[in-house]
Amino acid sequence: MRKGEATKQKIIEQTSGLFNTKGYYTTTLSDVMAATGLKKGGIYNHFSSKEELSLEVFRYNLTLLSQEISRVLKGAESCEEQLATLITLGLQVSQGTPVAGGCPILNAGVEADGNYEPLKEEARKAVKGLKKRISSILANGVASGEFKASLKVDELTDFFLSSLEGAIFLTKMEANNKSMQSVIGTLRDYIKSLRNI
Amino acid sequence: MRKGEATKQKIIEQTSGLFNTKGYYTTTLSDVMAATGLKKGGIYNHFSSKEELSLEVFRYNLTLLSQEISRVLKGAESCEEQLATLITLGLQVSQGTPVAGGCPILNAGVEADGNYEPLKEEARKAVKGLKKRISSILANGVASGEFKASLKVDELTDFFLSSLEGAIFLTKMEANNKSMQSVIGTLRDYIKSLRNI
DNA sequence: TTGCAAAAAGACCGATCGGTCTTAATGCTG
DNA sequence: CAGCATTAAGACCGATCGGTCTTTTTGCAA
Repeated sequence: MRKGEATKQKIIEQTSGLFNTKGYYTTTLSDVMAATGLKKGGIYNHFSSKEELSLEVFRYNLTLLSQEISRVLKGAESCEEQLATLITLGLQVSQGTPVAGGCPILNAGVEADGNYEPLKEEARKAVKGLKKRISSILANGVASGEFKASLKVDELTDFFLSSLEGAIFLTKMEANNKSMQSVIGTLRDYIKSLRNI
Repeated sequence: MRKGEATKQKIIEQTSGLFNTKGYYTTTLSDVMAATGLKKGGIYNHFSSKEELSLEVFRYNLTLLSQEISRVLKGAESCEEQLATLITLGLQVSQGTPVAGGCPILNAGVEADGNYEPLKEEARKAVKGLKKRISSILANGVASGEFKASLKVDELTDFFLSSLEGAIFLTKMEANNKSMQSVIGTLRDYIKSLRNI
């Protein structure tokens, strides 16, 4: 049983970037076989279906993202710094860190829409989680007096996340980081304007 | 030849929402047959491959979007109004107007990435086109003195488009328009701050 | 109305899909 | 090191994929 669990984890890790790049629905078992070096028997010994595998890979990619968020947030002190840190993370994500292919939530969410309800539901929950992290930073900033009391937390959370996900998408479309840099700059300035006097 | 052209156009129109909802790569010929009521012979008589059909459908959906943009922009006088109009269009798009499934550029761009290079190239060009429309509004506003001269046109264009596409994505993930409404409100306020005194 | 060309039908094709199952190899344990 | 359980291999399966081609139907024009 020991080796089995290790192999299962290895399959997930070795196909993490593959699913996020080529698509959770579109990636085939042949792709998985090529990426892992295993044959069907070795894969189906650990997963009951391709759908199960793709969902587990998505969850894995999500934890990679979540851990990265936690990691970078630790280095930030003020709420403004925390938000600036998240913005910078957007650039990292669009460049393939922590997972190749960009934001897994964006990729899975768009791809699953109208195609693959269980995955879309996972993406939905992930959006909720991201929003919670952002809104709690904003709420903390308001509570501590760092941000204006008039700041509308929920509204700003949506705006913040939209800008970042949109920038990640535009960066995916272009060969350079220009759009991302624009959003980073504009969003940083905007956040400054939220300071309490 | 007369009837042939009409049928071809009909196929494109009848599968417009299908491709944009289920995916340009993922939609199968069986889906197309079901949506049009035609059999394979009737479809391949007008298109040489599924790839060609999906590309033509994407271009069609793009012209629907482009025409809608032109239509709503006509009703706006000032540059600020034009931008506000575009923002509102984002809500329409996420609600399935002019094409079911949301923004075709977002859908095709994400789906085609790592999967379907010709379609990604089309999406790339579409992003370029959208940016041009937005930046020309901003540039006009600066030239006429309506907007601050210090306004950075290209940077703001990226920011504007990112926010909108991101909001369309978030709206796709949620059952309601809350995120879109947040972005509409925040972006409108932000645009007001661009006024020349 | 007849005849020809365009259009649509649908049988057919090989390839590949996800998935199963038997067999062989491997690894752990007594 | 013997034996059993886990793990991986790979042949095999039906379904479906995109695409082709022959046949039938349809529509237009002389």
